[in-house]
Amino acid sequence: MTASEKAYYSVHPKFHMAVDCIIFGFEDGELSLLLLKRNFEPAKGQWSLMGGFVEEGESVDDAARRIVAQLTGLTDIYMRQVKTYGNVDRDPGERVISSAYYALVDIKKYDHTLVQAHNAFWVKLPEVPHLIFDHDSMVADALRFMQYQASIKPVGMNLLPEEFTLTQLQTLYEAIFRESMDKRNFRKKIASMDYIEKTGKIDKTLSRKGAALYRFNPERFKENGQFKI
Amino acid sequence: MTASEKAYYSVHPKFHMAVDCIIFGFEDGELSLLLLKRNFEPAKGQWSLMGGFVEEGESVDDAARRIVAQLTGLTDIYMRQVKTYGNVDRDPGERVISSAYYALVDIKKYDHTLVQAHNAFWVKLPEVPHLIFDHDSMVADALRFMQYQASIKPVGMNLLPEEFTLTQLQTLYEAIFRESMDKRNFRKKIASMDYIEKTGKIDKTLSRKGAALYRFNPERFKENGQFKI
DNA sequence: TTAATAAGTGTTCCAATTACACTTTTCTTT
DNA sequence: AAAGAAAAGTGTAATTGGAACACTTATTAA
Repeated sequence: MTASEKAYYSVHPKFHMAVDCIIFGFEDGELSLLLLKRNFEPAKGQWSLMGGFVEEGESVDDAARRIVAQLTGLTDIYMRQVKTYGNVDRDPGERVISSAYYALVDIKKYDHTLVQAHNAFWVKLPEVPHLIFDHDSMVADALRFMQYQASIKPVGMNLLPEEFTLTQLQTLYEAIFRESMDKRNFRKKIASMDYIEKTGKIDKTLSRKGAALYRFNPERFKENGQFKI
Repeated sequence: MTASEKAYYSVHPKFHMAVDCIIFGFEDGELSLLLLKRNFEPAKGQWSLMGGFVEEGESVDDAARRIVAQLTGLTDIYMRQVKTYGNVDRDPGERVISSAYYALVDIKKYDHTLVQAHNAFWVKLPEVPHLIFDHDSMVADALRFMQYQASIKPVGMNLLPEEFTLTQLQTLYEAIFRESMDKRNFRKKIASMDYIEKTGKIDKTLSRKGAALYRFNPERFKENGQFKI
């Protein structure tokens, strides 16, 4: 790099860069968020999203993955960037620019020890308390974006176990869109998606009759898949 | 701020923060982008988006507005954040994190002197050359996002003069979605939007018969407006 | 054996979208 | 003054996709 090139960058300020993660789970027919009841400064005692700073040599996407893994122990999680929040005073401590990411996790699979260590809790969406800084906006934006994504791409299944019943799948989408759906119409739609396939197994934990278990087949979807719900 | 709070921030690195702007215009039935043929380092001689660094005391949104104003002289422009690009090596000179914003401008109204001074040119979308760094991805993402926004909100009019004919409006949407539309169906749809109102004036520049001029009424839209195209 | 519980299954109706072609107005040219 | 050119403007029928709707089946527990 030449001297003039170096000057091109160095005359400009640098900023702390953070990520904040909106971690969605699904349980008892409701979406939940994994939130911290902060037992550390700043804003000790208040509720917040799980967040952290981007480190040297780490991409912002990688930072988001690291932050989710730190709290849940989970890697290979479905995550999407929501938006970057760059208001000067958004963090009252010092200037920090933050990118929000949402994550969809199977609520049965997280590392309980890590979550406890961070003093984190799953909170059902309707009961989410006021969060610090601009985290309320982040949650609102993430929810909206996730709903849109879930309506055009088969990403909702990331909130379910590998194998799921159609009843589970329907209650999931009812929770995502906060509206009840017609069972027959819903099943008709799913039946038209050949990438949601029967495993042949039957789940008898929820009904005497037993319900067929399905699984999402990503290869089949990549080939010719359409999704709209 | 206490010492421990200060430490909370200061152990973490800081980064250059930039914005890059995808500036859309509309002319001759085609979308265009305002691009720089760089006559300065780095990447002198190559094509790029208009960009710049976020400065101290300036929000990221404000930086984006400033950058667009610097090039076009235009303020109060419709702009939306697209996405933040945070790969470590995205700028080969030094690490820079960049938020992309798209802007919709009336291509008749920009400041020609400023544009010339920056060696910038309007390039029709199908003829956009390869751009530096990850700017090609930024353009692709911005176009997709803009198309989505334009399909659910009446933002396309930002690319037209205050007053426009229905033929202009239709060719605009045909350019945005890269598909031809049926004239009668299109006009039927627009007629159902009472916030797109006749001005009473007639434009005779494009036809012997003359075409009615319309205008977007934002107040009417706010009240009860629905938009879907 | 029967009572309880969730799983599973088709058809009709309605609304929204799509397809489709000619007339009108005005100016220019001859 | 008549004819031709060019874009503006206008309505209906057909199709499609989405919405509404209720009973039967399988199984286990009482």
